Amino acid sequence: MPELPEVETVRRTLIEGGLVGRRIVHIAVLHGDVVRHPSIGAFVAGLQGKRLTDIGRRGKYLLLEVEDRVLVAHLRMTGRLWLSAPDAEKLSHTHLVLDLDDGRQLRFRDVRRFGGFHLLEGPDDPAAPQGLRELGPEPDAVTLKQLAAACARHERLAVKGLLLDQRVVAGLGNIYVDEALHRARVHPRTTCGSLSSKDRARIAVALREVLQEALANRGTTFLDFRDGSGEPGAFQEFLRVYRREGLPCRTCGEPIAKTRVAGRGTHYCPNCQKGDGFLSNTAPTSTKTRSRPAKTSNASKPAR
DNA sequence: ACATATTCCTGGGGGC
DNA sequence: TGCCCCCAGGAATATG
Repeated sequence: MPELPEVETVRRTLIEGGLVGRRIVHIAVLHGDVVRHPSIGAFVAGLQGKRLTDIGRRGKYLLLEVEDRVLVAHLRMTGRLWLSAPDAEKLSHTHLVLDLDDGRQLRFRDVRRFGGFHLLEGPDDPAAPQGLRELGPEPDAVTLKQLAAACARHERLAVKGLLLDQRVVAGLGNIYVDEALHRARVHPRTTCGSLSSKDRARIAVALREVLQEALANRGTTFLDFRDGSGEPGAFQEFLRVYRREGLPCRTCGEPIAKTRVAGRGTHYCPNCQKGDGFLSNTAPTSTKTRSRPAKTSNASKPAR
């Protein structure tokens, strides 16, 4: 799943591949679903003949600047955006192909079709996706004060849920939240209201460290992720908890556990991440049972 | 107002 | 071997 390090790797590799400066000479929309705004006709007309002037990123959004427009791309789960030779085999689920003036193509492929594009008049276009308009600070810019305020607003929310909220911090997804909480030695189910300022500080440091290391390794590839030149990342080799259920913790040797937090598969070390700020539901759900977390009828009284 | 469930979508994998 | 069902999850939307 492309998260911040993956999207940034795509951005850098597209730049390294020489996308900036190229002119779009033809647009083929092969599956209209991925054009989210405006209409397909206006989308094609707005890109036709335009030169790419810069490539930016905010959170998990890729911002392809084309003269008087910004093409906003989100890869979601399985999206790939890469520079391709025109005669390269056309992979299935290729939904958008931009022909460039140097003969190459910028292709978008997305098996699940969750990803898509918004062509905007500018950065303040009200048609921008809600997620982009409400995006919080980048992880390397978020302050401890901001984290503390967010925790105060969501006292009863599991910290994992807070970090996945793009309005709080931009760019984190399931992989890097699990990895950061392990490094910070905080149990993912810990409620935000019970985090100490030291916990929050360790989380802030862990976020920066894990994202930096992931970026240095060009992102994490399990199946789908490829960079702007079609190459996979390498950070999966260095993950400490994500998708390591049952394998020894790289810090203490304890088997990594898997459970469900904030609706997501969640990996953690029961020894390194002993939470105490949450209802004692530490039973790792075996992945083979379809155990919906039995609705815990609350006994806790409203705090306020 | 806040927290959680559902929805979208498809390929892959487990179970039998 | 083959089928069936579950599972993955980002973000919008619906429900509690």
